[in-house]
Amino acid sequence: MPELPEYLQDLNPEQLAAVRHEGGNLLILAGAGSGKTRVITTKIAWLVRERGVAPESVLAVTFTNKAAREMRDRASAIDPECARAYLRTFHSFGAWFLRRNAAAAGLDPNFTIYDDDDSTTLLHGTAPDLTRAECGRLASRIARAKDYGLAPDAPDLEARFPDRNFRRLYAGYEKRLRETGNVDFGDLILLPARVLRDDEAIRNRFHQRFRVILVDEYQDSNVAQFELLKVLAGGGAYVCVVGDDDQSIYRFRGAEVRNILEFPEVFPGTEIVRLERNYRSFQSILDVAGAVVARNEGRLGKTLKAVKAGGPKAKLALLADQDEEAAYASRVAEARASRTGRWSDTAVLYRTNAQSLAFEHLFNKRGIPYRIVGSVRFYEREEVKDALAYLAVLSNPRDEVNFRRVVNKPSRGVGDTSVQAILEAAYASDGDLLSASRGAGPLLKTAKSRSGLSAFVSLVDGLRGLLDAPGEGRPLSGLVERTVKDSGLAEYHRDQDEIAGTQRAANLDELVNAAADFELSPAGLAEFLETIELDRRLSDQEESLEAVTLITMHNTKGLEFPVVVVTGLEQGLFPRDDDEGEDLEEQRRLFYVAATRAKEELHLCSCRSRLLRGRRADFLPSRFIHEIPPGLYETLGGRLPAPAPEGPWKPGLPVYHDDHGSGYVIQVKAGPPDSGPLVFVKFETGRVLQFFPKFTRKLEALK
DNA sequence: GTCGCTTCCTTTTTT
DNA sequence: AGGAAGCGAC
Repeated sequence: MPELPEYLQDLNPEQLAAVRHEGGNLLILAGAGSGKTRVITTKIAWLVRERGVAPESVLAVTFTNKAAREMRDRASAIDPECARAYLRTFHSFGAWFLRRNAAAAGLDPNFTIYDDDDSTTLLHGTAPDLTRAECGRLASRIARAKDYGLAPDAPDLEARFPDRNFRRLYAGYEKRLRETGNVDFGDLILLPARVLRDDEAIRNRFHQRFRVILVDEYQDSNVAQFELLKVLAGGGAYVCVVGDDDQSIYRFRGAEVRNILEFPEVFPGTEIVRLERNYRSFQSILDVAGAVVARNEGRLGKTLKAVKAGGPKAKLALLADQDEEAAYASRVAEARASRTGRWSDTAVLYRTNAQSLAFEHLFNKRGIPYRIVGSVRFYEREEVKDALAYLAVLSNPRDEVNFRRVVNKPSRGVGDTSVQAILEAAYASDGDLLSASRGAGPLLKTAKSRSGLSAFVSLVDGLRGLLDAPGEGRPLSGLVERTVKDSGLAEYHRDQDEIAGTQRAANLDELVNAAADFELSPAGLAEFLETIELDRRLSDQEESLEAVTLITMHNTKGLEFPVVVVTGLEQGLFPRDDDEGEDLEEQRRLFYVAATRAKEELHLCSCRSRLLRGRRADFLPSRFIHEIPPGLYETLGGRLPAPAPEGPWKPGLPVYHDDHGSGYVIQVKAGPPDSGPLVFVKFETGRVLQFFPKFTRKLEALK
């Protein structure tokens, strides 16, 4: 038997089989920490080196930019040729496709990408009688519809979105969005799939271009992405997907585990390889994670076995409130850092971004360096979005959302009435808001609005001139700087900073710096805006920072840390009280993901009370804690309170309340002494209220 | 049209 | 707690 090339020698038999598989299609079921990234990157290298596959014909799709970068780095470390393979997120692949085929998709080639907030604004423009909050909820349902591949004219739209008006509002939004020439996130998947289906020439070109398609984190792909994959692979490409049904945590965003289950049917000749050896965690950690996820009914089921047997038991810390929780986390991080000298060994995980606050406060106080992943993003700050909005209008003058945002910011006396008149004029012609603004003088009622608008027009024209001036190799930062200055944003925020003690002007400077790597040209500008929209990190340095990581559980996908502190394990927070069925199972998977990030130490924290939206609320430990066999962890800080007290009041019990109507009990807690149990009821109205049955006659148990 | 005050309502989770 | 909508005064 010939000796294996060096880069294949350390693979276990299953990994090797996955790497060397060819012919039909391949589904890799890869448990947490089983080396799936290694398998994918090695497979790319193997195809290029051993099978003569051109790297350009390999497309590898991931879900996050971080994962895409890591994959590129690791593949090119094996073979530099691999750097020419096409590694991207689904969304950036879609954007790349649409820039090159803008006309076929009915878009402006310099389109910008609307985020959720922009979509809400656009929708608000088409449905002014709804509140902004309602538009926000509606916008997220439209986004969901797109995740499912449902256009406004889809026959089965009502099946999933029964709301009477939904189709009409969705159609109105879509029409307006097409008029702007821009796209939202969902379009980055939907439109490429549509173009490929409808245009034979483009389809053939892409079928010839990509002969191998790899998809990472396949369990979190949605229906639209599955459709895109199918049409991309339709020319006989080799398809290999990697996923873990136990780590599917984006169902709320339209992810479909069925994509895994049905893969072998849709892609005939599929072989399945299972990777069940875990190289990351001690067995003691896998036992805890596995105990919770094992309660789920809808799973393929697999047994993950740790290469590192044994290991210290997980610690369960029962704490008074979020301040004690932060103190506990800081002790864990300090103990670790004093042993290894590395703050970066420790990560603190939480369910919602708002929970980071207590940790930030205390870490600041104790001088513990930390970095927050996600949360309040730089590019979502108001001043930064304003500056970007000017640039977006330069890039695409039909961009209604960003035009609205900046035409009167800082205020120039151009109010709602004037904006409405300009929009109507624009939509009556070609939709170009800048040319509509130039001719809008007679439409405006006051002298102030006329002079304000003309100031805006000459501002934008000046910037446009800079953008269109010929000249190679100048950096885009010059344009961004001029934009920030000439618009008056810089001055406005400098003044505000003095009053409020903020540092918004500095953020604007930062934005100017970020543009230094891009070229001053319309294409360079579009690229800059796209990079920001799809990859919202400020810089690379934050990843290598020597600091404790504060991060949501969702954001930890694909990461690992020697020490992991999972916080907020309280019933009502994680899982939420209204989680049941599939929602509850998704939360168990989220717990599984969180716990399996830990290599050496796993800490679980549960607070008895916590500040929530400005109010103090009492909690019992999460049901997930009760789902772990007590022998698998060590309890610190007191006794585990018993689960909800027994009695006539039990979760699930139907009830009737004189004032609130019918509902059912979702939770029962021990109340203060002599007050009897505290009962949480969810009513048909959707409200959740709590009662002491001992003190009220209005609440009645049915049946 | 703008500014500032009051009230109400909220949020999981993210490309 | 903090932000957004709604309202009244300039």
